[in-house]
Amino acid sequence: MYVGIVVNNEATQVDKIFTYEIPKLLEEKIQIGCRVKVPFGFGNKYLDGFVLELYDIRPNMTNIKEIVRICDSTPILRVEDILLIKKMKEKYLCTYLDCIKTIIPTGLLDGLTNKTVHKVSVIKKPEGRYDKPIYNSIYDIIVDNNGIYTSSELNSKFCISISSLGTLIKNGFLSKEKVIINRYNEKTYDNYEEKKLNSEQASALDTILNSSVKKFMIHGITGSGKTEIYLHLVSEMLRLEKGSIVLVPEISLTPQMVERFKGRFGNDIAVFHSKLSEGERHDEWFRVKTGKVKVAVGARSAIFLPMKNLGLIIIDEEHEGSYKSENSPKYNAREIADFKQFIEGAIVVLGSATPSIETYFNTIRGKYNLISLKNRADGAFLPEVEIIDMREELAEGNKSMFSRELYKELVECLDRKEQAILFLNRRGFSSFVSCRKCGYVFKCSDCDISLTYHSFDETLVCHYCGKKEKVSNICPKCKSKYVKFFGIGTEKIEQEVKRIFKDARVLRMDFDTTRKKNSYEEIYNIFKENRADILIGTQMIAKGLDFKNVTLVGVVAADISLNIPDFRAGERTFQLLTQVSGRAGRGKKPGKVIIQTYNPEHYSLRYAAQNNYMGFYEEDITIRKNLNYPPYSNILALNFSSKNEVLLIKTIQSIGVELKSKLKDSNINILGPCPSGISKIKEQFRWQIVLKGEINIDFASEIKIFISNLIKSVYNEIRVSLDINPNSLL
DNA sequence: AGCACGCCGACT
DNA sequence: GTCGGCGTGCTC
Repeated sequence: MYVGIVVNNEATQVDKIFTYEIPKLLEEKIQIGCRVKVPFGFGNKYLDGFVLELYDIRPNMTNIKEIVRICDSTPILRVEDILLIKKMKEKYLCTYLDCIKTIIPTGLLDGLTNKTVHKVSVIKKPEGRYDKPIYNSIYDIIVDNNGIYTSSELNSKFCISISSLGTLIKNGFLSKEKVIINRYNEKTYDNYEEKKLNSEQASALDTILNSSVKKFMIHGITGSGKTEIYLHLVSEMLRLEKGSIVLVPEISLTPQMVERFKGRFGNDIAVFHSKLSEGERHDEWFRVKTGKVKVAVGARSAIFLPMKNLGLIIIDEEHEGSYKSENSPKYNAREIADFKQFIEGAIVVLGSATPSIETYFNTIRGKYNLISLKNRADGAFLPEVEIIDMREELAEGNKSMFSRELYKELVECLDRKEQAILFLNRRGFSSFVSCRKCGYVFKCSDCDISLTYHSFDETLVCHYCGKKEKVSNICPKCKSKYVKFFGIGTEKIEQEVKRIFKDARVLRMDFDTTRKKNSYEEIYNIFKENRADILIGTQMIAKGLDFKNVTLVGVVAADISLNIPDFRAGERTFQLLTQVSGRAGRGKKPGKVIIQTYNPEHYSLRYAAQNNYMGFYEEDITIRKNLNYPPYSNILALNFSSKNEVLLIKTIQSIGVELKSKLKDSNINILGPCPSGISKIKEQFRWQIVLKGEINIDFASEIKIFISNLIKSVYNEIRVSLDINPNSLL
């Protein structure tokens, strides 16, 4: 017998299936998906290999080596996983090994296994010469704590001598048994009562469970009770003895979500996210793999959990950027869900209040079955949203970061002893230039993308096409001199709030204050228990959080996300504003949302204020069509990085020329070469070339080969990575 | 990625 | 005549 295996070696040159022979002795045991040890290369160094294929007849080749041994008692990859790996390799232009390492806990390859301890339990009462008070008293203690403690625990808890224990074990009165320790969190939660579904929710549930199609998009306004539908779907799957995978964005994998699922289904669900240790990750994976749990809740990577008899995949907040991986394989969990639906036949349910433009486009074209939820589940009203024109505030002499209206509402909110959220929709860097008087923003005429300010040479640069302009001090539209670049942070708001509202208890939640493992939960609990009045934060407070006493939400500067140099800036802003608005008035009290901006006419703000998704979609999709952005085209980003800036620029310029001549007769647009939005990360300079047009897998793969041939001579100095339809081009 | 092979200049 | 520089090519 022969097998096709992939070896655990990162080099792209050995990213292929190698044929090995199975020794007669192992023929019975070998299975597809097994991890094996094989001799590899000239030195016959032993490497891990993964069996992806089995062959009965000897392939036509010489020099076939034999595998040495099989590593695990059961295969670590299932047949379904291998189909998925092959599909991913093709789609994401990555190596087999990248895929394998993404779908199994990598600790497994470093020899990580279940953690075990030896616990002491009773066999029989001491007799003969061991029937003595000292042994009998030890025996009695063990009877009361049968199989609970290890020898050393018994020693420290009950002062039992280790040597006496040893004697009893040696003579067959007690035994030591190997017990697997669970490294996952076993904290128990209060029961989360099943809620009765309203008619809209009930009909959604019925449609999903009883139609012949298998893919659904639930478009439900914030507070329409999507989570309760998810919980009911999972219950139904449990009744049918099928498994469920529930994905939530990393950022909203809040204690609250876990609380609801564990509160409803108990500890028999796996929780999977990026902050788990290798050990915890392994144990949760193992519980799924062995069928001990039938429900998994987790962030992006949980999509790969090897659930037995998978019946349901839920992707909540489907539009979230965190479903796309930034590392190779650069997959999107939505696409993996599609593959899994094809391979394992599960129902796929996407849910969002603000579906991504791509998904809604696909829904309209019939790829997903649309389910709309138009009412808030608890009958609460959507908050009143008001857009404040900061240009007017300036004209009337208010130069502070708070408009008079927001100030007034904050005062009243504090008086009523209710809570407020101040939201800053900042995403990483953004340094656009705008006019404070009329709201004009400097944009690229070709790409409709905000130009980025570069202070060292005082220029404005387009990150898509590389076009440069000298910065002007006078606004081209209103000729005023209030041209400034925009910069504001959460700390600055915090200072300002503390200065103005001296008695208010202020909390800040952003990347800096949530770095420690449980800090998120701490801040969340302080605010939930009403021990703070104002919560200031970035997008991490925009979603999922359910605080009944919040009646005011202030968006301090909507312009920040509106002017990120990305064609999705409008979409992101609409999503963020809709979500953050949903934080207000979730209890019985009515809520109010105030959005401050220098650009009140912008369609993203207008439609967000009206809570009009369809209006927004129509306008945004028209822009996409006119400028040929996805979903009307695909984008292939070629990212180059190197420590050697001179070499990088020289190389990428010549690659640009080669690509232009190669693609001159096609209808593919070439943008760049130009420096990436973040032009230097960890000593590495970054440049990119962006291709836009009808790009399919074959074309992307052809480009990949073309580029790797061009950089062959400098391959150890310049790294290239390809990303199809990246989240952003920063 | 490693590792071996191979072809060229410097050295005991 | 041989030691070692690294450019090239292969790994079942």
